[in-house]
Amino acid sequence: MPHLLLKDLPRYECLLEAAKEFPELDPSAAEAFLHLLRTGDEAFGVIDRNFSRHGISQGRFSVLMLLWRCANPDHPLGGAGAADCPAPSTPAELAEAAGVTRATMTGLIDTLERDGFVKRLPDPDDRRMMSVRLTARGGKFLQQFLPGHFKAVGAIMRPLSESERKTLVRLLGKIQLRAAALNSAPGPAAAPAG
Amino acid sequence: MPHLLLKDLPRYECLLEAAKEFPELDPSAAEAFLHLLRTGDEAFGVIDRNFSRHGISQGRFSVLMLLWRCANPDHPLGGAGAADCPAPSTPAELAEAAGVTRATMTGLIDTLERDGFVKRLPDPDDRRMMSVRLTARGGKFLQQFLPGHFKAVGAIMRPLSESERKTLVRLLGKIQLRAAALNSAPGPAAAPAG
DNA sequence: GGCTGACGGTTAGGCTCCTAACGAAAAGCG
DNA sequence: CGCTTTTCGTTAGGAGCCTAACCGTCAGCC
Repeated sequence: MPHLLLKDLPRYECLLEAAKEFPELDPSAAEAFLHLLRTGDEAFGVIDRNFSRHGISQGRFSVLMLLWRCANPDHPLGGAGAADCPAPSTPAELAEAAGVTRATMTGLIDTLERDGFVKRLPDPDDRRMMSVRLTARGGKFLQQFLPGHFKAVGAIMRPLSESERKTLVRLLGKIQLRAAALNSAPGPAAAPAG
Repeated sequence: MPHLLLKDLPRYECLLEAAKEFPELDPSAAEAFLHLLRTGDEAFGVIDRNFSRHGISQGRFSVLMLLWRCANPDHPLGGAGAADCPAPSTPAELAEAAGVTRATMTGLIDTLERDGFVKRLPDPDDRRMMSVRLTARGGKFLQQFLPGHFKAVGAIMRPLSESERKTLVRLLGKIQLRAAALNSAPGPAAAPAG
C-alpha cells in the first residue's frame, strides 16, 4: 500500500490547541486534508487487496486498461473520452497517459510481457519505437477481473447517496484544481494567494 | 509519489456507456472513487514536494511527529488525542502508531539516526527493547519545518469554505468507515451488503 | 553527404515499502 | 530449574517508483 499515514488522526480539538502555537496551522484545513489522504489510502487499500488477489498492481492494471481501450476502440473505458482518444500504444505514450516515467513503464511492460498479458512489436517505420499490444490472454484477464473490481468500487461508495456523490466530486474537484496548480507552480513552500 | 493513476480520468458519459456492458459498474460510484484517489494523490504531491525540499519523506515525518509528541507531552499535535496518548517511543510502538511494519520502522529509524534527528537508547529493564528519542537537532528541524508545512496544507484547502470542509469531512468519514470495514473483512472481492 | 540535436527505449542505482525469517531476550508453565 | 511460546529488533530479498545516464535512431542544417 502506498503512503504512510498516522493510524490515529489528531482530533479537531488538538488541532485547535496546536494552532495557538503555530499560527500558520488552519485547523479545519488540516482536518480536511488528513481525512482526504486517509480516506484515499483506505479506499485504495480495498481495491489493492483485490489487485494482489489477482496478482497485479495498480500500475499494471492501468497499463492493461489503456491497452484494452486501444485494442477495442469501441469500448468507452480505459482512460480519457473516446472522442479525443489517441489510443496510446508505445511505451512513451503509455507512460504519459498513466502519469509515470518511461523508465517505470519499461519495467511494467517487462513484467506484463513476462506474464503473457502484453507483447512488444517493433515499429516498421521508426526503428526506435515499439508498439505494445494486449494479448488474448491479457484481454481475457481483464474480462474476468473487471466485474469484481467494479463491484468493489461500488461497495466502497455504497454509503453515499447519489447527491452526496455529486457533492463529493464537486468538492474534490476544487481541491484537485488547486493542488494541480500548486504542483505545477515552481515556487517554494509558500503558495500564491490566488 | 505514491500510487499510479491515469492522468486523464474517464468522463462520466464514458462510464455510463461502459456500464451497459458491465452491469457491475456503478457510474457515479466509479466517478467518485476515481476523483477521490486522484485528488488525494495530487494533494499529497503538494506536501511531498515540500517534504523532499527539506530532505525528508512522509514516513520520516510521521516518525518525527510521533516522537515530538513524546518529547513534549504538552504539545497536542503528533498523533492521537493527548488524553489517550501513550507516547510511543519503541520501534514497535512507533510502527503500530504509524501503520507500518516493524521492519519498515527499523529502516526509517536507521536513516533518521544517520541524519542525527533521533537516537536509539537501550532499555535498561528489557534488553530486547530500544527507546527512540528525538534529538535537539530533530526538534529544531520540526520547529523550522512545520510552519511551511501547515501553510502548504492551508493553501491546498483554501478553495473550500468552512462549511464545505465540514461537508467533505463528513462524506469522507462515511467512505473511510466503509473502506475500513471492507479492509478488515476477510471475504473475497464481493462485499457484504450491509 | 556529415554533424548536431532531439527523441525512443533501456539500463543502473537509489528510496520506500512489503513479507519472511532470524537470533536474543522475556514470560508462561511443567 | 528447563522447556516452549511470545515478543523485540533486525536482516534478507522482492516490488514499485524515481532520477540520471546510456545507446540507437530520426530530423534539421550546412
